[in-house]
Amino acid sequence: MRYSQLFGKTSKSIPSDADSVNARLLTQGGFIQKEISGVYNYLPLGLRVLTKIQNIIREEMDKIGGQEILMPALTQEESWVTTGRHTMDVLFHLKGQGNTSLVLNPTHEEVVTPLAQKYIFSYRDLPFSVYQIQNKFRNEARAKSGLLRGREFNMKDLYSFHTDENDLNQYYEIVKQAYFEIYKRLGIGDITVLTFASGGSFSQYSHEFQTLCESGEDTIYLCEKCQLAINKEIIDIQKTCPKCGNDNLKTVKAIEVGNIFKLRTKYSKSFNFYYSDKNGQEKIVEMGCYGLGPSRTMGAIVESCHDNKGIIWPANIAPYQIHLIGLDLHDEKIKLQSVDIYQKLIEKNIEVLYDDRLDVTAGIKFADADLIGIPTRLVLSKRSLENGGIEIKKRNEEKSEIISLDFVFEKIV
RNA sequence: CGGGGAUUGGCGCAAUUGGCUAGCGUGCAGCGUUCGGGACGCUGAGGUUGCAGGUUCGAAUCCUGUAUCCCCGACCA
Repeated sequence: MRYSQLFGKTSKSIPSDADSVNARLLTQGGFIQKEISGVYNYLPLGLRVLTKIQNIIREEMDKIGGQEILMPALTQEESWVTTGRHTMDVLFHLKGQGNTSLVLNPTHEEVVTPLAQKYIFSYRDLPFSVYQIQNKFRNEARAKSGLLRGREFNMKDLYSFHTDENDLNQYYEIVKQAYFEIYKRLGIGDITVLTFASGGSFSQYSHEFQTLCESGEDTIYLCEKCQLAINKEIIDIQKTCPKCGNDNLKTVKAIEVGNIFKLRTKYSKSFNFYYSDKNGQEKIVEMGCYGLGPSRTMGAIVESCHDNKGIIWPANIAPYQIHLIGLDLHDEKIKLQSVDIYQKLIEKNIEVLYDDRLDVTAGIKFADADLIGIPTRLVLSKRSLENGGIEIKKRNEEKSEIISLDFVFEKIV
């Protein structure tokens, strides 16, 4: 991609309404643009990052047998009345043709349970799991912190269905491991911990994944002896580790980036979702649900991975792998050489953003590269050529080096 | 949902107690000089000051209503 053609521009000034690091840097870098409070447009750079996060999640869900589907955001309110959750305060209500009552779904138990019920009748059909990656709607009383708490946000939600609790428990552990793998691949594995979840009606059956971060909304207690983490809300008073008894828990701030629940039979009961066992007896279906929000995770990654110049993307989710800067491009020879490198990178399927602008100074190009945060920066200029080739520098390192043009591709791959 | 602050060219801001043709920076367009860490000069385009009423000789400024954004809190399967 040529920078001169890219839709979305960087901005030197801080947006007046950016209330968090992720909102500020993502907006200034041209990744996202706010539409209304808690709702964002994704520009090409932002969509590339979001898509990469989604694809990593997708691969890990597929590995554990999740089958991808897509459910509608817009559905009848009726199912919500069935479960009694139609009074939920974050639910968006609207009217359709003929004055029908509709909702924009904030989560999909009310959709997936009746859907599964249309195909699942026997123990032979169980267990199975489906997931989707889709936008959710929650009418938050107060949207805030950029991508961290939105009114429309992207979510991966996996639902599993089982013959009995034991089978649910086994799958729950499999999903837990898949989540660890996802955070690892997203580049935040070492700062993301499993915690006993707060609140909710199934607290003893749920866990959260929390990314440690100063700007996080949640406070959790970390036991450094046994690596256990607990959300502040559930042990606010005793402050002792329920596993090893350690009473010296460390208090840290964190952002919730995933949440897994054993729903058990809460929803299958509401919808009368039964199956026939081996003996032809009717049994209730056990369910689990597992959420992981790509958009919120993207925000959390920016909160954790940045410096005073801009974003520092983990390589797996960076919008491009190489940020190629051409300087002295008025010199026709240098221009041709940089275009040549750009095209060779494309031929080798290396994602490259090529800053081909003729009318801006080197300083602007460097500042933009730091802001956008692509892992590897290449600079081709009169100076670099005089010094023997092209300069290579990692976004997260200070030093740079000159490498011969003949070796540049080996160095990158 | 309670309390507070804000809204002025694309973006960031200014405009004494109501008073000249609403300014500045940045960005944008053109010309020239620059050219490795957000260079400089000149020229130019771009605003019925969120919206709707009201007070006044005169409103960005005062009053009423309304919308939106942000903050604090409550809330957050």
